[in-house]
Amino acid sequence: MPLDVYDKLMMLAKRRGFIYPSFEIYGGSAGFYDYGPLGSRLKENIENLWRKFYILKDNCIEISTPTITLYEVLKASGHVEEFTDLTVDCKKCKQSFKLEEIIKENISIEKAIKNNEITCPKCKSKLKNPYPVNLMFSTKIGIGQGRDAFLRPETAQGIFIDFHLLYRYKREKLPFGVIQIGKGYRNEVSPRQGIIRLREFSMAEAEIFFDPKDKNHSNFNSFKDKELYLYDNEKEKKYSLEKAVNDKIINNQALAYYMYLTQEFLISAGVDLKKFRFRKHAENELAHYAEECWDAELYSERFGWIECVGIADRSAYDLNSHIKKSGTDMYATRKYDKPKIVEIKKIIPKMAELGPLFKKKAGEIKIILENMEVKRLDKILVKIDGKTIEIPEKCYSIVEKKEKQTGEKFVPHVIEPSYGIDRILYCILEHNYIEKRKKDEDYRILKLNPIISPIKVGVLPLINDNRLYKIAKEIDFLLRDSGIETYYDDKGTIGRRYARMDEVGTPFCITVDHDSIEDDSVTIRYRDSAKQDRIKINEIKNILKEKIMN
RNA sequence: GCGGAUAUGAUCUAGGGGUUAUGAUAUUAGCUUCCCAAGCUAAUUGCCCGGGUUCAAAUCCCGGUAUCCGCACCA
Repeated sequence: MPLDVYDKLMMLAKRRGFIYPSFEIYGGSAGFYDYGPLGSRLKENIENLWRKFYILKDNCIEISTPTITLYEVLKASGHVEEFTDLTVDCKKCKQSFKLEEIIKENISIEKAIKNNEITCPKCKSKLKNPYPVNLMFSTKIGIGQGRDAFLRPETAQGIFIDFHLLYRYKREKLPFGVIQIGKGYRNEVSPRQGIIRLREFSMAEAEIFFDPKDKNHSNFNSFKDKELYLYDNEKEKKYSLEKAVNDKIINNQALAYYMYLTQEFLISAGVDLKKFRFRKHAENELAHYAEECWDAELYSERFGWIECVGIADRSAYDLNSHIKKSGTDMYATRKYDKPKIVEIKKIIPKMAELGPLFKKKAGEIKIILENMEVKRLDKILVKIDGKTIEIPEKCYSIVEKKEKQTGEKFVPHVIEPSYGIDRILYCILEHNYIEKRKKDEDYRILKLNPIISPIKVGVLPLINDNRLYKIAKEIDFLLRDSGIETYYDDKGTIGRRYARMDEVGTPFCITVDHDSIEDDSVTIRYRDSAKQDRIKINEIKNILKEKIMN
């Protein structure tokens, strides 16, 4: 079988220090890869380019929170329920089921397994060997009776649970965006696609907090005529931001704007526009927290369209959950022009009654009651852990009073662009991998955008001559000293050295020859065209800086 | 997780129950070389892991791991 691009690329990546399989000397483990010297630089360059888009262009703030996350956080966010389920396969119907959905009521999962009482809801045959689909890695904080925790499946929760602090930091004004770049962990059932599906992976996430009544974006008008590459599950089509929002293809300005920002980022990072598109999630595809979601997909020859960025409208889901579970005030305020005097009815919980009746859940119920709008005076219903409970009348009293209100409280909505850095990195490599024949030999070039190339310039003395070495080494030091990554190489023929640089995506080479001794000039050679120019040594730095920034 | 296939230096590969495991590429050192993987000389690196059969296993058998292809799962 001939090698495909993936094979060739992964071979190159391993040989030249981009990507290595992790733990290889002990047999390796699926879903883990090391970034080698060049891979680490490339990844960091991609992340820093991303920061430019979010911190500089969009004025977001960045935070950094632990990867080990307390059980309670992920319980509140819904991840505990959503990520751990016993699953069982029916060989006849070739379908999988979540165990808790198909066993009879009143029978515990343990009992059902023990007594072999699991039946397929379709064909009624007995099912065996349930296995847990637990996508979170669990751990404990502290020894002995430690607290339960998980390695985070996304960086987003770290941002949500700091919302009240960040809202104050931003002087209580919406909208604002918070970003975090870091590792996330998912114990994938079967990671078999190299760096595309990792168990430990890097993500860059932004959470933009909005007033739900105003999901417009201040940058929208500047870009409203720009075009987005959309795909409606049938065909690809270009829409301007404005038209997409007006035609309700995209729900709001903010979502459309962040899609545009994503598109721009990916293009500057070196993604091939022909292998790029946005696809809207169908209703049944949406994650448990999402209201609307667009994926930026990148095309790979082996894997087809890969979801590399998800831009989701998470509405108020997460903040609501954390308000409810933690009792923290995570509301934002919409100020009135003039303060209002209003008569309000408020529920005052009677804890003396609530406590004995509901025990552990009483605290949570108290918070819900206090924040409840009292409309009619019939029943007070509270939804907790998915069940609706009626609160008896003796547990609360209702008071009417006048209050001066300066504004109204609301839970902000969140738009979340979430980027899989490793997937993007792979696609960039694949999109920029060029293979040619040169003198009957395979010739490989990585046409990486200079801004993300791990090495910006190769510094090469043309031939074996100490005078040339000396000049080349001075240039090499000068460039590194001014922040340009270089690679000095004086071994072998010049052609071989150019080839080596081309293969790892170095966009420029500076070659020092005998004329350099006489007139302080060198050759600059361009990777993509193999063309050369003659430039002065004292111009190198500025010329390179300019070319790298473009 | 289930079924099938595969596993030899960094890469591609030949071979194969018994002395020193093949070739190419790459890499390193030297010679040569004034602009695109040239040439010459030398050097470096290997039978996936564990167990069994055998006087002897890289080779045969079993198990594990990884990779690939289906199925399932997942984003």
